[in-house]
Amino acid sequence: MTDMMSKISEGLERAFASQGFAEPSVEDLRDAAGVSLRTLYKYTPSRAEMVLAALENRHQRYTTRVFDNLPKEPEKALDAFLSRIGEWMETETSHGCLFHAAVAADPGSLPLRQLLEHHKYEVAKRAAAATGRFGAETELLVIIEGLTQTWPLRGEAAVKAAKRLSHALRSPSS
Amino acid sequence: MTDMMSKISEGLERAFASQGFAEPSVEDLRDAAGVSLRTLYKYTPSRAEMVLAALENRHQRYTTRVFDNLPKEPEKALDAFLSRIGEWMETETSHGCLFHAAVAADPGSLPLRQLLEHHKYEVAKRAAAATGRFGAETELLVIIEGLTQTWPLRGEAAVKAAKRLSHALRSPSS
DNA sequence: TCCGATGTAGAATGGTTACTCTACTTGTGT
DNA sequence: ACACAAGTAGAGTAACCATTCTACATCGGA
Repeated sequence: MTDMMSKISEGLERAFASQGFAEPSVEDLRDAAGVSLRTLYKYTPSRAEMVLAALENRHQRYTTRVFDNLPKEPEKALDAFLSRIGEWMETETSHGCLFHAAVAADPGSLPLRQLLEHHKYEVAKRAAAATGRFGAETELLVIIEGLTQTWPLRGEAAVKAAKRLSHALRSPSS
Repeated sequence: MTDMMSKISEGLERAFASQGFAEPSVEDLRDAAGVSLRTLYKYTPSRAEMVLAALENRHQRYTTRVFDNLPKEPEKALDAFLSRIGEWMETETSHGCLFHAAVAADPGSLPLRQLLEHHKYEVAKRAAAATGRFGAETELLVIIEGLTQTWPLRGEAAVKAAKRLSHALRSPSS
C-alpha cells in the first residue's frame, strides 16, 4: 500500500476477481478499495477505468509470481512455471483467466482488448525466455492458455497434462 | 426455424455471441429473436434463462460442426477437428469460448457453471473417441482449450501449434 | 361461426446504479 | 496559525432496464 493508487488497484482486483465484472456495483468496489467514493472516482474516473486499473495490478502480480526467480536450467524452468500456474489457479482464482473474463464481459472495449493482448504477449515472451524455446512461443501459449482454462475442470490433472505436452516439445516432430 | 423455441434460441445465441453477455438489453434480445417481448418471456421467463437457451443452442451447433463426420482414421481425425475448430473460430467468434464468457460474466450462477462443465465434458469425450486416445482426454482438452483461447491472438499459427502438440501425444514420454 | 390458444405492439412500473455534489475533517509546509 | 491539498461520509439525480400488463390480431378445430 505505498500510495493511494496502489491501494485502490489492489482492492479493485480483489473485488473483480471474486465477484466477476458484472456483479459488483461501484459502491461494492468502493468498499473493496477501502476509500471514499469521491477518491475512487478521482483516481479511476469511470467504472471502465476501475476495470483497467484492476487488470494492470493483476498483470504485475501474475507475471512476478509465475516467472520471477525460476530455475536457470530450461527443463526445470518449464516444469516450475507450469506448477506455479497451478498454484496460482488454486489460490487466486477458481475460474479461468481474469483478462479473458473482462473482455468477455465487455467485448466492445478496445483498451480492454489491447490490455489482454499486451498481457498475453508478455506471458508468451517470458515463457519462451525462461525455457529457451524461442521458436515455440505459440506452442507454449497454447499450453498455458489450455492449462488455465482446464484447471477449473480437472484440477491437478491439468497441470500434469500440460507438463506432458510441454515435454513433447523437446523433440520436434515436424 | 422448426418451432418457436428454436427460433428464439438461435436469435439469442446470435445476439450474445456478437454483443457479449453484459451489453444487450432484453429489448435487444427481443429484436434478435424476432418475436414479441411477451413471447420471449413465455419461453424464457428471465434474462438468465435466455442465456441458458442460447448456450444450449451453441452446444448443439458446436459439437455437430466440429465432431460430426470426421475421418475414420484417428490420425486424420485429430488434424481434422483441430482444423475445424480453427474454422469455427474464424466464422463464428472472434474472441474465445462463449461458455467461458457466460460464466465469467456471471460467476455466481450455478446452472451456468454446470452447463459449462457438461459442454466441456462432452467435448473432451468426443475428442477422445474420435482419435482413439482415451487415456489422454485431459491432454486433448488442454490443447482444445489452448487453441480456442490462443486463436484470437495468433490466428492460424495457433492451429499449427495445436497440431504439433497433438502429434507429440503419439509417443508418450512419461 | 366462434372460442381459446397463441401471437404482436408497446406502455407502465419499480428497482438499481453510475456518477455528481455538498458539507465536513485532517494533516502538512511555511 | 493558517491555507490548501486531499481525504471521508453520504445524499441526490438522472438514466436505464428487467419484468409485467393492457389492448388487439390471427387462426385452427369443434
